[in-house]
Amino acid sequence: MKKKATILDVARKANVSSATVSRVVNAQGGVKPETEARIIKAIEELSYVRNAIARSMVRKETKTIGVIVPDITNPFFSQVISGVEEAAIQAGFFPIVTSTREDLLLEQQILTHYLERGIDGLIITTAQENGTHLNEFMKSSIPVVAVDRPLKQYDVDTVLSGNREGAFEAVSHLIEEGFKDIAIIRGPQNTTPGLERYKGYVKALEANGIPVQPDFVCDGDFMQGSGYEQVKNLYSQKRKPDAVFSSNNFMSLGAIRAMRELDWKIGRDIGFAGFDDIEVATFMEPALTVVSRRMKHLGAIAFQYLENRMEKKGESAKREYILSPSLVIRDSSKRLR
Amino acid sequence: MKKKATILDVARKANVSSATVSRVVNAQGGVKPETEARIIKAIEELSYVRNAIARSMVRKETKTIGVIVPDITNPFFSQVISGVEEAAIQAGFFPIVTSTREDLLLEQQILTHYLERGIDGLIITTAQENGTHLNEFMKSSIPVVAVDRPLKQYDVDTVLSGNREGAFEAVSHLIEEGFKDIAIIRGPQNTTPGLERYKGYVKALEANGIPVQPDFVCDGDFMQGSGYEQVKNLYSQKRKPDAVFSSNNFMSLGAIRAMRELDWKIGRDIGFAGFDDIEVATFMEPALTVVSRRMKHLGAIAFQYLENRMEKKGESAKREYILSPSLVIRDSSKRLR
DNA sequence: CTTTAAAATGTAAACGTTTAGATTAAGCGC
DNA sequence: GCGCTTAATCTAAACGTTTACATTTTAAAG
Repeated sequence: MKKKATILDVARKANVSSATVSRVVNAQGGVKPETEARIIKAIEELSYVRNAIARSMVRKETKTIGVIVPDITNPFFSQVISGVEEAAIQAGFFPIVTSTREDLLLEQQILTHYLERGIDGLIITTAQENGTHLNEFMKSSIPVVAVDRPLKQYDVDTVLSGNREGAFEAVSHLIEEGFKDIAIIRGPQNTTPGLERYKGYVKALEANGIPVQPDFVCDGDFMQGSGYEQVKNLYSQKRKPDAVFSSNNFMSLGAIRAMRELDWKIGRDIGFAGFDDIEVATFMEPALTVVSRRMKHLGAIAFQYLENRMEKKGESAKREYILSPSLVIRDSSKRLR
Repeated sequence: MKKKATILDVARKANVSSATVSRVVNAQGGVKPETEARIIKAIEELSYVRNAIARSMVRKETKTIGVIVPDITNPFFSQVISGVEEAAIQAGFFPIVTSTREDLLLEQQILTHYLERGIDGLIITTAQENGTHLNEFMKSSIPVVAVDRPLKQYDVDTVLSGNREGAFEAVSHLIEEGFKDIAIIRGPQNTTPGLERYKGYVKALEANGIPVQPDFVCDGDFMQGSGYEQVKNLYSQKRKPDAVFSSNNFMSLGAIRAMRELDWKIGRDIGFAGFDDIEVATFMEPALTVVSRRMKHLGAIAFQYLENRMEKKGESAKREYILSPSLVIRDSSKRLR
């Protein structure tokens, strides 16, 4: 393949200067129709395509935004990404998404890459909320919005969901249904979702005069394995809970798996509710009661905030958006017969 | 924030020329240790970070690869992506992933964007195998590898899974189990996976002397809705199948949903097997028998092929890799009692 | 046919690197 | 101290755009 045609090649062929070509390529107007026609013809004949790299170089903007999530494989994040993507492309920005697999080092690498490569904005769900690994990036003054996990120490916008509120609703619902000994599988307590959901749990119990049983508070890491283990744990205790609330979708899966193995039957022996919906939930028997979030919407909002920040560069509003989740009641939380 | 420091700022501060700084930044050696120390100090003080855009401009390579999938939300693709990502980053390349939502127009837009922006290679599962929308991109001579859906008309490497083979195995298994009237929910017949899996189905029937019943061949579009509808269809026929083979994970989900609604019970009234595993499958009761593929591996291989092509630019080997799937037998295909 | 304003086009300097090729410095044997 | 070789460093030209600013062309007005 012959080398790519440049704007100069086009200019020569159309007998004009590069400036004029640039003007038509960018649809800036102010060029005589017949000249324009000539240029367009030349562009087609040479199958010229403008070099965005050179363009970015002088423009000092890339029309590109970075998106960092911990796990692209988690339906929650892939939905959020999908929402961001749609909004961004719509607005003429191109999202570059990468997944950190919850690896801090990798996150840092990616950040550095973004810094070198140049992005106009960043949407991030960090692997660690309180790390210092973001410091370097933050120096760049590139607009950032944090999704799902806030970055309190920095001046960034934040898009969250009502974690506490959602958990509160779910647990309250369990209580209403008549469950009393409700265990929770928590997420990491150094993450906002983990902590806040736990708080919601506590609040719901307290509001109903039920003391928090330390034995019923189990720690997980948002991964399937921990949900599994903790249920096995709970089952081995002398006093077993009569319901379980799991703090995220993956742990719910693990929990259910364990219950199956133990023949600890939902609907007969135990009630269940979890945070975050997941396809599976509707296919289980019984179907799972979950706190559900409009994930694509979350992504769209995140982009909207980012765009806003990118437009008015200097100003730092530090906005926060909290999307209320909704409780989807299915069979797993029905009172035991 | 003050503007970014450039290599020249560093050079001035360290009292050397930009060339020398470049050498240390790129670790090319040939610079006196004490000079290097001075430069590194300057870099840190100015918190200089090299501008990849300018770099790409002169180097004419971006160390970036494009990845296009139809649906990032489909676990199959997010796993493949994950595999590509890991391999790419490992090799010093940065993947830029975008999802087309099976939209041809969007795919074209993305391609154009890639062309402008410059990528060193492309991994693609196209939304339409026989479109002409790839022509423009192909002119660029950027290496391409097709995943899951081949691009026969072009000179590209291909990474596939044994579609026919997998379907053949699954259907044969159903037959062995004693099912006779096996229906298939096909994928689009203008896509390789859709067509090939159907062929596998036919082959398995024929190998066992079972005629293909036109009434048992249903057309779907790989989306949940079509699986759902086709099962309802099948159920309404005078002569119902005693087993269903679904051509992909999403349609399986829809199919199962319909069966539930109809109280057409797997294990009692009907047998089931599907192509592609999905988390859900193991959580269903009964658990689903599926053709499973090592998706991350598929992604890793794809990158490997791409890297190979990127290295030796000119040569066009046109290689093809076919990953054999494996049949995971669970309860849904058990002989009816 | 001038004059003058507006429209169209051209010129050339940036943008921040990399990299041949040129130049200078350093080290060594005598 | 003089060549000579090798190491270290520098110079300056790319790379392909965009864009102020300058220049030319065109059209309208007189």
